[in-house]
Amino acid sequence: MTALINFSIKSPNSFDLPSTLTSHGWVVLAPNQYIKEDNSFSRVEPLPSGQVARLTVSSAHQAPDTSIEVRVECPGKLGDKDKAYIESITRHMLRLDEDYTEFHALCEDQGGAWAGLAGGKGRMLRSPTLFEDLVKVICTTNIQWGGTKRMVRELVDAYGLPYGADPELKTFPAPNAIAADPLEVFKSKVNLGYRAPYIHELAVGVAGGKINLDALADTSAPTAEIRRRLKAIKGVGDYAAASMLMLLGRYDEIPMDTVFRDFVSRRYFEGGPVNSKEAAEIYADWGRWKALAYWFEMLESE
DNA sequence: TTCCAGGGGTAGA
DNA sequence: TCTACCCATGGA
Repeated sequence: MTALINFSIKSPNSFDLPSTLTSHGWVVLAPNQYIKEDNSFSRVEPLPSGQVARLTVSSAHQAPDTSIEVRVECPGKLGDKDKAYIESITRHMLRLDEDYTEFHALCEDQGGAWAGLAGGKGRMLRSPTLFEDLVKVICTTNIQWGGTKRMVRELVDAYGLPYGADPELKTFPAPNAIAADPLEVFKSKVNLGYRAPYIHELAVGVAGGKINLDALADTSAPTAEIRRRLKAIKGVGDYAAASMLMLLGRYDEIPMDTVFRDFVSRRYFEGGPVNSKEAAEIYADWGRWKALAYWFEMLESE
C-alpha cells in the first residue's frame, strides 16, 4: 500500500523551474530522473522516519506566478518531521532562498548573452547533501559526460536504498553505506577508475566524523578559505573546487581552471593565450556574481 | 588499436 | 610555485 501526498511550497516571485533544472547536468544524474515533458524531476529519498519515499517536484504554473508542487509516494504515513525534511531539501535543491535580484539587475544592465537571464533564471539544481554533490563533482573529472552518468548510476545501484521493487529506484548512497565496505570490495562493485580511492576515503571520512562537510557551508568564512577546505579533500583540485563553490552559492571568484581559460581565450582573445590578470578583468564588473556571469555566458554561447 | 575526457596527486626542481 | 609523470575506465 502506497501513501500519496501532495503539497505546495511557495516559491520566490522570481523563479524558473525549467531553467533551474537544465542549467547544468545534475538533473539527469541518478537518483534524479528528469521528466522533460512535464518540466519536472523525481528522485528517491530516505526520510527521517526511516522509510524511503519517491519525490516528484514540478511547478504548477508558468513563471512568474509559481508555486512548487511536491508529490510524495511512500510506503507508510508521512509524519511532520518527514514533511519538514522534504520541504527543506526541496528548498535547498532549488535554491529557493537565494536572492538573485542583484544578479538579474546586472544582467539587464549588461544585455547581450545575459539579456534573457531575468525572470528567475540563474539557479543551478543541487543535491540535498554536500556529500552527494561532492561525489558527483569528482565523477565529472577527466571523463566524458556519458562516463559520469554511468559511474553515478553504478554507485546508486550498488549502495542506494531501494524504493519498492523497481531496481531503477534507489536513493543516493549514504556515506556509511560505502564506508562499510573495504576499498577493494568497493572497487569491485563500482568502476570508478582512479577516483575510487578518493570517493571511498571521502565516505569513510564523513561517516567517521573526520571530514566535516558542514564546514563548507559556513557563510561567515571567505571564499578563499572555503576553497582551501575543499582542496584539502583528496580528489578535489581547481576544477572540482570551482564547481563546488558554485553549488555552494559562491560566485565571487572565478578559478583559473583549464575550462575557464579556454572559454575566455576563444570568446575574447581569438583563441590566443590569456594570462590570469587579463582573464579576471573580463568579469571584474560583476562583483560577487562573477562565476555565474561566466557560466551563463558560456551556456548562452553554446 | 589508440586516444582522450570540462583532472588531480605526487615528486622533484 | 611550476612541471613532468602517472593514474583506471570506457567510449569513439
